[in-house]
Amino acid sequence: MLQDKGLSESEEAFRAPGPALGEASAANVPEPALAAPGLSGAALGSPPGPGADVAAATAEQTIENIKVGLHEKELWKKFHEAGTEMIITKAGRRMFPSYKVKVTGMNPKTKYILLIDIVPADDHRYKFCDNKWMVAGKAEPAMPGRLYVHPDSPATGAHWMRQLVSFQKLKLTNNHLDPFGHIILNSMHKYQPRLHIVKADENNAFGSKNTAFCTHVFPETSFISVTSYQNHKITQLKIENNPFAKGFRGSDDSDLRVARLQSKEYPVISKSIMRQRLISPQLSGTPDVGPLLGTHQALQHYQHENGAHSQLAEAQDLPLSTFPAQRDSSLFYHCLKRRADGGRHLDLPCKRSYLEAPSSVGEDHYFRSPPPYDQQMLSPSYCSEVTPREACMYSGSGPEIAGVSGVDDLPPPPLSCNMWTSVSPYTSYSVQTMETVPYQPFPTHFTATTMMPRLPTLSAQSSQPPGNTHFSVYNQLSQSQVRERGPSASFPRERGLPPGCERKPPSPHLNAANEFLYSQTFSLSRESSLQYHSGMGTVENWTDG
DNA sequence: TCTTCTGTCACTTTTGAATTGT
DNA sequence: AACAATTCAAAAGTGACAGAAG
Repeated sequence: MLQDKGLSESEEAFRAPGPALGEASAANVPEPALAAPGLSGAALGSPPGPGADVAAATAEQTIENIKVGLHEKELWKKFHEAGTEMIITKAGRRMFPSYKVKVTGMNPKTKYILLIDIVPADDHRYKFCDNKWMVAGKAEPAMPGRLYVHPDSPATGAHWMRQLVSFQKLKLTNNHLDPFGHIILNSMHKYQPRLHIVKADENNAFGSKNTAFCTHVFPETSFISVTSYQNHKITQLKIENNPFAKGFRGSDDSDLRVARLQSKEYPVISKSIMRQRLISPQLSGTPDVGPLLGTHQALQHYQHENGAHSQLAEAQDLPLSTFPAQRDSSLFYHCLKRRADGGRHLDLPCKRSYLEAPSSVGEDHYFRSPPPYDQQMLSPSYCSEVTPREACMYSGSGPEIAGVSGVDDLPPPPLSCNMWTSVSPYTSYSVQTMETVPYQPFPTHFTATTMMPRLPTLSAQSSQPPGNTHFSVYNQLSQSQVRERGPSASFPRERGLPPGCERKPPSPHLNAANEFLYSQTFSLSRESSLQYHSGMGTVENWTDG
């Protein structure tokens, strides 16, 4: 399963210069918390059935013990303090700093899937004026949610813990029709990457009654997506730290470039900017409080050792949720628990509705043309290995491609790209919006699953020190609850790929993870009682649901 | 007019095949 | 013959820039 090359991406990160590793060790990650007492590989590997509950309970303990530390935290902080920007291009652009984590506390023998999604941090659109990021209006409708699954997935806990886990090949795009599976973002919007760890043991994967997973959020990894850099400080940080930008370091020529750039650092303040400031006085670096704060009553928390807080959700009663920014320095684990009917309905206005979104002829054609690999993606029939070093974006169908979809006996598709429909594992803002205002370029069902929630506003990028902590959610999903949602509702069919971009079918693990996350979203989208959960990371804010 | 986006450029690093040496 | 080390070209990634688009 894990070929030598399959480890390469992680190894690359692991071979990173010394200081980076030092920073990683300085992250808020306790020493490895090995398997919980009583945990055994046999229990984790027990097949579903009568023992599923026991296995689930064990998994719950296990997932709780997983700690994740952000690699190059200091570098991330530098960027965060300046207001991280990430270039997005039509072809897709990597993130820098790249997302690398050190994971501990896994059961060495249990298999896990590590994946990342990127969700809106708030519902604002931004503009860079007067050397500051300012709110420029309401956010565009969220782009189709996609997941980036680590190429090594699924792999054992021992593998993940052996070295840094690098997501450096993750790419961001602003191409709504991106066929490569890159994560689609809107320019000039603020986003928050999230790491999900899903237990995917061979014998206790998503087919089991309960599936354990956890989510980790590092506030300092939030960023504003741009098509060209706005803040000269960010440009310089990128040039200084990104080896690929070495060509822009130091020389006379680059000095000239810098001089040119610096004129951009202090732009003339236009009337519109002044008007904007008057309209939005909170914009100038003041942390805007997310509109969803205060729903923490729905959350449960448990005191965790060393001041951290761990939250365990009850199986079958836990939606994935998004997290607020946190400025505390302590480590928190959040676990969100859905209230029976205490959710909030938030109908956030958008700059334009999906129906108003223009749909070009090209887009129309694109989606109506039968993709050559479309159906192939629907037959995740075998346990394929994820090709090492390949992009690991998954797009396309959901339940259809899941290993539990009942199409397992189909022959493996001759695909090579690991595209997989991404799923927003979190509830959406507004059910009404999702169900009645389809985003035209995508099938309605796709839209319904990809309307992404927005995180409560993260700490202000330029004026607030980055949080020293990250958020985690531990979850225990009821698979039966997932299944009854009906699998057909939602994934978009895979779209066409340019010639030469072959794809490999995602493994059942990955498909299952996708379905699993998707189903969470879907289940929530049908229940207006819960739209969004959030909470500030203080003990006082958390009460039993 | 202004802001944002796109394609292209010159530059770099990365990658992997081919070649050479042991 | 097998393996390791080296070389080199192609591929991929980078920010800058000019012009287009809205």
